[in-house]
Amino acid sequence: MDTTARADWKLTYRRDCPSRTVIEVLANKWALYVLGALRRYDRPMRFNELRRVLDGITQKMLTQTLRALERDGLVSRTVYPTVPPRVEYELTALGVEAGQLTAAIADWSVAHAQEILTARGRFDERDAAPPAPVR
Amino acid sequence: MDTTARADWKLTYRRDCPSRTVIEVLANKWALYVLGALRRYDRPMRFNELRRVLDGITQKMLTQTLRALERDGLVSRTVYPTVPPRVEYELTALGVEAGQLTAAIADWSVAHAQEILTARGRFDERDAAPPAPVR
DNA sequence: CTGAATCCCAGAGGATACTG
DNA sequence: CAGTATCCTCTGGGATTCAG
Repeated sequence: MDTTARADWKLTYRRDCPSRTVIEVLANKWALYVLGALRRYDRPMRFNELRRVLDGITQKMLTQTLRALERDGLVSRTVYPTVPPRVEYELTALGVEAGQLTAAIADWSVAHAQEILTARGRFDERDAAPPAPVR
Repeated sequence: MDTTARADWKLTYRRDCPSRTVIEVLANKWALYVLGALRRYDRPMRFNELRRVLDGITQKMLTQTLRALERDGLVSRTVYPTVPPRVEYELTALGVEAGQLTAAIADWSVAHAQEILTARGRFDERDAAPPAPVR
């Protein structure tokens, strides 16, 4: 690993740190889901297949997310000039690495969802229960 | 780890999977930064200290993010009834776990920022360079 | 010092229709 | 099938002000 990454970590939180622009691509639910799905299935996937898997994503967001990931070199896009057209998306080596990180978040969230939802419920209950009105 | 998390991973991508609400709290740049900072400094931190560290965050977003993390049981909030008021934020055990995942993303982004920014430049160049006009 | 409350708006993101 | 193009809504999030 790059040692400078660890030495200068305080810089990560500076507004002008270039890594912020990278983090902000990854810190996005759809990017996280797309990377996750591509990593889980571990094979090239077509546009509509991804769309079906990522329940609830709109075509616009899927296109947009795939473009952003392709732009950053995390996903490769291959067009087969057939008819009907066929386009396959696949993780690059870099994308596989990123996918492992985002998949870890997804896994962890699934594993702790119940626990967290319970905490959330407790918090909301306190919040929703104002101090007994003075009488 | 929870075995069901791995067995049912396809469910992660379903719209109604409860884990989605958890993922979506984590898949947020400010949450990622806050967890990262608390984990890096590894000690309770005060509101304005966090604000200074997280260059560019507004008071509103910091409050909002801390609330969300507190609600989900990832951060604890301790008020010392002194004057002036003093409030300390600290990661819970759960928050430390989540912080490791988000810090991994931050580290990775820093380590690969240059590489990714280069890819981004290449992509934008192609994009901005339409095919040479026929002559 | 640690917030809560308002105002405001650019832009994220959904729905729908059209195209090669 | 794999998009692009619009339109339109809603909210993330910044700036500012006030309060305990």
